[in-house]
Amino acid sequence: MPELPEVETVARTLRPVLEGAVVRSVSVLEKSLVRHGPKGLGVKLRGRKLTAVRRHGKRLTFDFDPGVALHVHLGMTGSLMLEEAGDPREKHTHLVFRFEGSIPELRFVDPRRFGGVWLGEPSSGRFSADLGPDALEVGLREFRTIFSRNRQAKALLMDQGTLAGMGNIYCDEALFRSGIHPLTRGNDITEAQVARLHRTMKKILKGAIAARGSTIRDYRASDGSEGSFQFRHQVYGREGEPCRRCGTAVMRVQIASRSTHLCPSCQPITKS
DNA sequence: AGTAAACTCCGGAAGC
DNA sequence: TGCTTCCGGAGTTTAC
Repeated sequence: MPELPEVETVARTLRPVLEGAVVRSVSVLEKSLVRHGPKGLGVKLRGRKLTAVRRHGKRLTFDFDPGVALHVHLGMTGSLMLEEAGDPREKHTHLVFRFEGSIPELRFVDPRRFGGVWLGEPSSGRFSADLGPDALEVGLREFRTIFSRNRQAKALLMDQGTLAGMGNIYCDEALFRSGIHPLTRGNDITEAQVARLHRTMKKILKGAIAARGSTIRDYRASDGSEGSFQFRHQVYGREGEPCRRCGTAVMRVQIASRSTHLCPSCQPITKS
């Protein structure tokens, strides 16, 4: 669920509250969420100052004062909530971070446990080795290289190692608004269309960030607020409803093993 | 009751 | 042969 706009909203919510905070203690209630093993998480972080909250693609990174970073991946149903120490704990609360002073607790809640955290090296360069360029940062030249491959457009946008941050929702929205069928091969898309997709993708992501993301079911920002971009979806979740551009019924099909929404007349398959 | 769901990793088959 | 792409299963809980 949380894709780039939702993770960015979480980062923006946490930043003013947590930057500068010093860790008092960490509780690991569900060990399987700590990917490198739970041993040492508290020891490693206790007494350290959180200096920055960063995001790359769907990944959040907390930098701590001397040379430690904690990466967080929210998976499908993960959330990071700011709550007072006395507040009742939500079910599926797996990690609790406490800070010095009157700063609220940070709680990692994740019913499906697809998310996780792991310790890493502090900020090294613009992006980490296992992720492609961030979808908001990627330049047109780099984007063209990505789309020079003989692979379905849907798969190219969704592969985090190729391009980081796009998930099912924004992928379908970006392809619709660019008039590209998700099955079209990267190397069958014209230069002009690739440029259009690059422009459209960023515009959608920025619009979604401004709307604080899309709340379909579970997603909430760290202060509990919902997003509103779901009201502006053109195809996602609109199977059978008329296309807002031409009136044709929106279709839902499986592409790259993912449920995919498209308008068959606005998004023709092209082949060169 | 069965199935699908917004994610990622991984192994192996298939394609070029 | 070797690289790229494709597919399905696992991990987990909830809701329709």
